[in-house]
Amino acid sequence: MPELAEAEFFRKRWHLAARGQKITVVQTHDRAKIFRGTGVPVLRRALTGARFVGSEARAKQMLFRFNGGAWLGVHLGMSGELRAEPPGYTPQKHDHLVLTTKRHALVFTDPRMFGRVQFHRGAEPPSWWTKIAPAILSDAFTAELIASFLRRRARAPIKAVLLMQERFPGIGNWMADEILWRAAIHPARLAGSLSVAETQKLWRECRRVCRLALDTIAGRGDHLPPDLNVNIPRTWLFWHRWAEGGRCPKSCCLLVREEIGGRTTCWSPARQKLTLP
DNA sequence: GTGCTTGTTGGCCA
DNA sequence: GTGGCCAACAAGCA
Repeated sequence: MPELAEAEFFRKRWHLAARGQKITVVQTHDRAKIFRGTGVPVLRRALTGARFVGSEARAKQMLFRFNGGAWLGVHLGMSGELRAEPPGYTPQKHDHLVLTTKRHALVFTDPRMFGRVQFHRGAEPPSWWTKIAPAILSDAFTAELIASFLRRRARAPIKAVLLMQERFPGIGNWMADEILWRAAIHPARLAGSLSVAETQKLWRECRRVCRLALDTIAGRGDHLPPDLNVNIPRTWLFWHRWAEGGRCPKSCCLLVREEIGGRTTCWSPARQKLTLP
């Protein structure tokens, strides 16, 4: 599930529950693959008694900051979720990390275990965090940057290129399809074949979809929607892409699903043409 | 049983 | 060295 906006949703969920609170108990599934490359005993010792002082989401990742220079990084992989449960919560089978405060149990759960928890100690955030590519909504994400990236990846389908985190941090399968649908670009088009106007449109829709997804999924300011997706308008491709017999919300034609760039891809044949007329 | 799944990585090959 | 493709990872669901 988790792409850019979902990561922000889950970050906020922990943040609103735990800011300023002290962690009293740390529970872990020590042998979970989730902790690969991370010393679980070190993490437990450092977080027990630490105060939650801040957090940030970038791309599909989150960074939680605790006093005393302790940093907890979370990537939700394919099936990860963060929840805030009552303090007496009993960890379930797929709950790999539970941080308990006086008011809540912060739960990281992930059945498929493609997610990842990392720990860092130091005055500055860790390099695996700072090396994440410039955000799509930042000033550094320019149309020229995208144009030159598309030239470098000229022989790859544009759908596959949009999934490259080194340039499109936070874009996942559904957001990539949503962007291409709005930009009216067929997902199988080779990146190098896009016109200047199409590249510009792609860049603009990248930013627009990120902004809209963040606002509707994660909410603005301190507001957090009751659940993911509840505010997503029916006019987005999102709701129709998996449905059997799903129709394009703009053209009403039947949507097509096919594997492109190694991922199931959905598009509207009426809007997104492989060859120009 | 089969065939999917909103992600990432490493190995292979041109 | 660079870029593109694909299997593998693991569990649940229809």
